[in-house]
Amino acid sequence: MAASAASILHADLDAFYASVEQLLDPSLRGRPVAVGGGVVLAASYEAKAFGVSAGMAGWRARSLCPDLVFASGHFSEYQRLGDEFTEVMKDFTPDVERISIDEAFMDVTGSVHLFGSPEVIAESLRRRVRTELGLPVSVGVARTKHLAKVASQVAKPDGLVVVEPDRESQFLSPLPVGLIWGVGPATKARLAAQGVHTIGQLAAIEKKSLQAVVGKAAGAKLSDLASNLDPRRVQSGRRAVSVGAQSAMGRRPATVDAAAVTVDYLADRIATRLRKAGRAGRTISVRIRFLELRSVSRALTLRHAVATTKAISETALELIGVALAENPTEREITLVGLSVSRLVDEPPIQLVLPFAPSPGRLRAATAAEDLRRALDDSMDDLRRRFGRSAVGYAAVALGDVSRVPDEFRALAEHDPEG
DNA sequence: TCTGGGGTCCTAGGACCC
DNA sequence: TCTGGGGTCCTAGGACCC
Repeated sequence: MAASAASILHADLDAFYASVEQLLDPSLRGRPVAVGGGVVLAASYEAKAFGVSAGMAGWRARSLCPDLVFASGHFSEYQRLGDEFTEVMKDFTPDVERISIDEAFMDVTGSVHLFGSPEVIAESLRRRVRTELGLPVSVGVARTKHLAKVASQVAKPDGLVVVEPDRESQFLSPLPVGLIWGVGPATKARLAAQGVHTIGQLAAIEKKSLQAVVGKAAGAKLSDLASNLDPRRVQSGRRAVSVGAQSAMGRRPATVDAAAVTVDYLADRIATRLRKAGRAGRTISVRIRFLELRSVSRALTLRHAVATTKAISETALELIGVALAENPTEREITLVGLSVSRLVDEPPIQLVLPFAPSPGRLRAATAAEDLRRALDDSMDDLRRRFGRSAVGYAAVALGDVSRVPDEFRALAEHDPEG
């Protein structure tokens, strides 16, 4: 059940990475700025005015905006300011749900007697983020998460929009369907084919006929959102469902050997994060991208959850072998991705149980995993004390297989309590 | 000269069990 | 004597989000 008053806030830092660059280097203020190089990771509003947007190839952005300044990413500053942003919100309520580094929901139902109305809280939040962090932030205030999110998008840049409960339909009706969370290019095209362009038009359609167009679950969700039925609550401390990593590799021959160094690197990153979070996973998935963006995936669910680098990399390499054998006409690969899911919590200390009542092979396997775990734990410890590059598996330490800095990768991690 | 990296959720079909 | 239905788990692929 959603609260009956408009007490959910969605706060979204404006053009976050680009704004940080403008904060750090005053000469960039007022100028079109892009963060990234080969790909635009973020564009300042001055750059957006030229049509530059996140995800765009760098050469294309430059051609749209010849005066575009490319700023090298200050990744650790993004992390720090993103964390501080969350801390400011937590000064108003513990009920904060972080969506990404620059975006979060908060439910201030229990805070109004301390800090004033939701609108007043939103104004205080914006003021504090501006003065203490030096960053512009847009905030939407509404009765549901969906409405608050749409409101913050409408408020951009650097604005505040409050949707009162009696104005919800009026507010949503003229807006394009693309503003709805979950409507991307594919859904938008299907809706457009039905002559549906605004949320008002969407709300007028029967749920059943909508489901026929976009599928059962998506249709039901879309229908509810368009009609202001959104039962989702703000959830602080959500746990990750999967942990993964991927790496674009240029063009490599489609062989297990060519992928092995990258797989070791990715497995090391994933396993380290799992152990740090005290978690382990049963399902190992791999994704391979071939030329022309065709990609395939393979997955295997193990009997026991694992969190060691070796267990993940070995399984991943076997799966890659299968995937390559089943796609013999593909001669080159351009990306390898790994992911571990079906996560479980792990006790902080793993006990080796020599008399565990398991059949021979299984016992041998778990004993081997225990040994690997002991090795990984001591490696984690060395890295904590002497730095990440101090020690590692040979292949991982040798090859500089990643073209993206680890600090950047970390920005996108969704582990709220990681 | 083709777009990086880390995530969530849904669907369809098969295996297997009752 | 070959056919019903439901549930769970798993895999592969796709859409979407930041």
